Amino acid sequence: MVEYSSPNTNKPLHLGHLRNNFIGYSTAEILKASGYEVRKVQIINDRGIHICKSMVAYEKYGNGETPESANLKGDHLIGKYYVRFDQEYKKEIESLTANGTSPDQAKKEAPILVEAQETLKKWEGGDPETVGLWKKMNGWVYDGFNTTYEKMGVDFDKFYYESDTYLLGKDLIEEGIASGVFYKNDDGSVWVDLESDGLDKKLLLRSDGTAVYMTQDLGTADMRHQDYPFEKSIYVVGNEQDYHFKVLFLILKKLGRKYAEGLYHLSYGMVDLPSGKMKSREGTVVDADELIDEMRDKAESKTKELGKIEGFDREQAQALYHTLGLGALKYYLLKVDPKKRMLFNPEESIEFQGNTGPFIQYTHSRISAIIRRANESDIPTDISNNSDLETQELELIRLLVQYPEKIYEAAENYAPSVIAQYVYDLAKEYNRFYTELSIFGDVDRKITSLRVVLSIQVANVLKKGLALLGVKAPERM
RNA sequence: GGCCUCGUAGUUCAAUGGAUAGAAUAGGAGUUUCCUAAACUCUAGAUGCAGGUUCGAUUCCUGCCGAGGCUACCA
Repeated sequence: MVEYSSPNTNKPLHLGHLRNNFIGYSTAEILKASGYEVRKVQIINDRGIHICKSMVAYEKYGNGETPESANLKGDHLIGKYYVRFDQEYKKEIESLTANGTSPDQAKKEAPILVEAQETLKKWEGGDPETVGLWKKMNGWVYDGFNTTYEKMGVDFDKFYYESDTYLLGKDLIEEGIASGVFYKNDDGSVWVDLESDGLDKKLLLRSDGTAVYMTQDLGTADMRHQDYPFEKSIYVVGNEQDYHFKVLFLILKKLGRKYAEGLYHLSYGMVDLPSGKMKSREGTVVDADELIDEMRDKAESKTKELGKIEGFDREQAQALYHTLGLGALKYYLLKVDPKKRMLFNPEESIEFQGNTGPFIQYTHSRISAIIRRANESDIPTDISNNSDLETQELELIRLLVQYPEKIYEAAENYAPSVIAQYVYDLAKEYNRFYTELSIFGDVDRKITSLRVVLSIQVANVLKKGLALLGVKAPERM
């Protein structure tokens, strides 16, 4: 099981989510290719104080606006109100502190925050009006997300929602207390002491009896294992949660869950901007939809400039621009080791030349032209009698046979970057071969056959390798 | 403060203890009567600092310097 994406429903997806989604999707594909039966799931964070913040801001300032009336994708509309909340909140804190309230107190007492907390209580109490608004707003967000997922080319077998799972895990608390793994404080709160494992004490149940994030994740893990009795379960979640997952897995082991051995946190680094970290509340994010559209446009202008797609109708051309723009973006985010933090410079990051998605796609297109020509001229594919191979041919064969072990390596390490590096090396080597040796030119027919067969094999592996990254390989570009 | 990551050409990335530390990009010089020049060739350029382990260290260990993260009865 691979869990990835798992967004909050209070703002649109951004560059960080793109990295998450691409890593998750690709890892799932790589595991499939290495023989696993894979389920892709996500757990949507659709409840909590942050959601209530958007709801409050919408009620106060929304004037009944809808995605249609605002001509905005639903997720962007909600994101607007989330930002608005933060602006108002800051204003209130300022005026409170100006009137002599201490900053700490002001942060707690700002009326708009209090209102959000009340909204959360109403939601938890099942207040029909609050729940109705929540459903309506989340529905808009899901519509927006679905559009983005489709654009990104990712999919899921099952969606989990925190509004369904946030009460889970309490049974596990009882179980843990009974077996002595957890203990209860005088105030009624429940803790686990992991100090003997080099970690801290961790709260699992508040003194008022309500669950926390960890409790919920414990319960969700059990539930998912019942839904799909997995051998391995991969959580694709950012590295700021390293500690959380360390604790989660350890607790599950202590509770004697056998499946805990197969749990893995695929921890990936943040995507930084030259200006530093992205902060959605402050609006300093690279929006996923905008970025994809920008890349598409860039692919369009580049393609038109080169003028190589004569005969394409409008639909084919549009599909190609999307394939190329998205290919550039995916490859860019996947070629880096997932564990590492990476820098995204909007001005110059994503190119179509050099070690890029389009370079590999271009190589595939080049080979496709060769294959078309070979089919027309009826080149035999019998290559049994070749003996003296050129170094460029040997080098290609050497790379081709590595493909299976690269899949294995990528699967072992949950590292799509292994595949990305490999297809790049193969494409680069093929381009050398292509430039330095003639396929149809002044050569023996047997040699032509050999080189055509080699080309076909390279095209196959490039196409399959790119597919593992979620990147399409066009036949012309 | 404690814990966890990470420091490699100007820049963005490679390199599971092994040979001369690879690419791309930016810079310089070239390649198109010939299969797609989104390509190819040549050139110059890097392991934060100080120790240690080892026949051998970008990789393992220690210290320092620098960057980021975690350290909520938030999720």
